[in-house]
Amino acid sequence: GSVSDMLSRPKPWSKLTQKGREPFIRMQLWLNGELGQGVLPVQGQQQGPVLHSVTSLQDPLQQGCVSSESTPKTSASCSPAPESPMSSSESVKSLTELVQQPCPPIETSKDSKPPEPSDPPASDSQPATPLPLSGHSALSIQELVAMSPELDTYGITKRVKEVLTDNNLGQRLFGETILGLTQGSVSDLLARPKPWHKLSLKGREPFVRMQLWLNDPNNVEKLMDMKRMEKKAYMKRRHSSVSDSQPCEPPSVGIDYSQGASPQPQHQLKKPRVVLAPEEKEALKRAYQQKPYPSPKTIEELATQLNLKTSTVINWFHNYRSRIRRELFIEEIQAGSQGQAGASDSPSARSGRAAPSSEGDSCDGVEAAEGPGPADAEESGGPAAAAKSQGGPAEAAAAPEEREEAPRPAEKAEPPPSGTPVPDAAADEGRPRAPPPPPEGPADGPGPVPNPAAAAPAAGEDAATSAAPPGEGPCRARDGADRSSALPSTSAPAAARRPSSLQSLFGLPEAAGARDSRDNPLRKKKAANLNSIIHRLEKAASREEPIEWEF
DNA sequence: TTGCAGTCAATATC
DNA sequence: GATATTGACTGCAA
Repeated sequence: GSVSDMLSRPKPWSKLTQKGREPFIRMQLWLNGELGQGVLPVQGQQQGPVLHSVTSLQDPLQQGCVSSESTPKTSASCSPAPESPMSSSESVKSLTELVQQPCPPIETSKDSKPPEPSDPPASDSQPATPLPLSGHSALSIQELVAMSPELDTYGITKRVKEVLTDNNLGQRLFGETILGLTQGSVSDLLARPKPWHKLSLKGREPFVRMQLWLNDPNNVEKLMDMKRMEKKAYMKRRHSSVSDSQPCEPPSVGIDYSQGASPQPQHQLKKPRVVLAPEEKEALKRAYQQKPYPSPKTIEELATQLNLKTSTVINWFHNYRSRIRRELFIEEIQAGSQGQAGASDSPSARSGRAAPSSEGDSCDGVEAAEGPGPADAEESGGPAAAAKSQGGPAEAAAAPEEREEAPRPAEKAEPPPSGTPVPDAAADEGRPRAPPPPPEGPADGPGPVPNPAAAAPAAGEDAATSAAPPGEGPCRARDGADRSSALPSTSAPAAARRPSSLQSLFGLPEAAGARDSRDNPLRKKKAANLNSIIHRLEKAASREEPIEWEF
């Protein structure tokens, strides 16, 4: 019964849960002949069989290609892996191809919308599933992601950007074709990559895809082809639509609203996008400075005063926090890669966002103390802002509150921009509960960092390690980082951790590269910062461990 | 519940 | 037209 139902009314991939996808993955594998042998235990240990079949894909990859270069072109020259069912290069290729495959479908689907009657309504809900991932490819990629060694996200994006610009390829095309992401996401990803160790499995996927793409010798060509095809299709459409009465839009919509709804429901359904006025943003930023994690009450007040929906305020805080976090990472990277020029805060980076200041609060506190606190002061944001702020409506609202909540473990957070005497000293207390861990991110810094794994020798239970991140409290991570800093580069250990093959597969060279930034002053400052925080935390936990921090 | 990661998609900007 | 920004949404984890 289930099968019948599934076959006749499949749900779109994007709407399936992990579990719900399983049958499709199985089907896909079966279609590929990869599940040919063996009987699958019905339900039971759901993953058993699948994992098996999947692992079969891993092997080849593990052997990885022996490309010496990370350079797209060269890397492609993987040596065929002998015994595996599929040579590594093949697997890689097939993977990249798989990833790219989807495009055509997308194209066609776009063009030939009408002619999809065959599709049952269900699948229709996601017209032209742009998701380039078929069960199979997705699975493979996921596997790859899971096995992937630490990648230098910054380096990868940098190269991708180069290749794209050099070849005049757009983000949209690249995103939709190679990554299965929209232009905006691609732009964001390329401009502000997060460090590998801070990415979830899902978040790593695009980077793995990018790496694979870079490794594909025909990457550019393929994209170019796609571009051409797209253009052709576009022209075709154009022609036809011009000559014909109307475009093909209406049809699909019509069907949905067939049930007596008014003619133009489609548009009505869309909520207009909220655009915050500069003053509103300012106010929110000021509020953020005082309390990155405002209480519901504060949010309410802010919303009221700014005449916004509370959800908008909430969203704003969420977005702001996470974006700032990334911003910091970039700065780090840049500062590190550039001549560490002392506390050179990459002005550029900081430029527009208030972020860091508060953001970094937690950490910057110390940092500021020692150095160019300016970082915080920076733009409007910093204390400065706070200072001047005085007037903002938000201000008013937030301030008081702070005090109330103050009773938190003011401890760690302490961040108040330390040195920088901030007017809202009091407020600071109210600060972040868990100090926005974000800022610290830096500790781990750029690039592939020393992740705990590093510390853990070869044993490299990578898997474990990789999984670690989540658990790794901020401290944890830091911890690792720091230590590693004491030790030499993590790269070495890292390498050891994983089958070298894999590393080459992903073009590790650079991955290792970015690490040196470790010595940069800025990093040290942050480290020191973290150190103190950690120390306090440890104390708090009455777990006095004589850890020797070397900063 | 709350916070976050990852995205989408509408807009803004270049 | 391409790219950047950003409010909102989804899913997950603690």
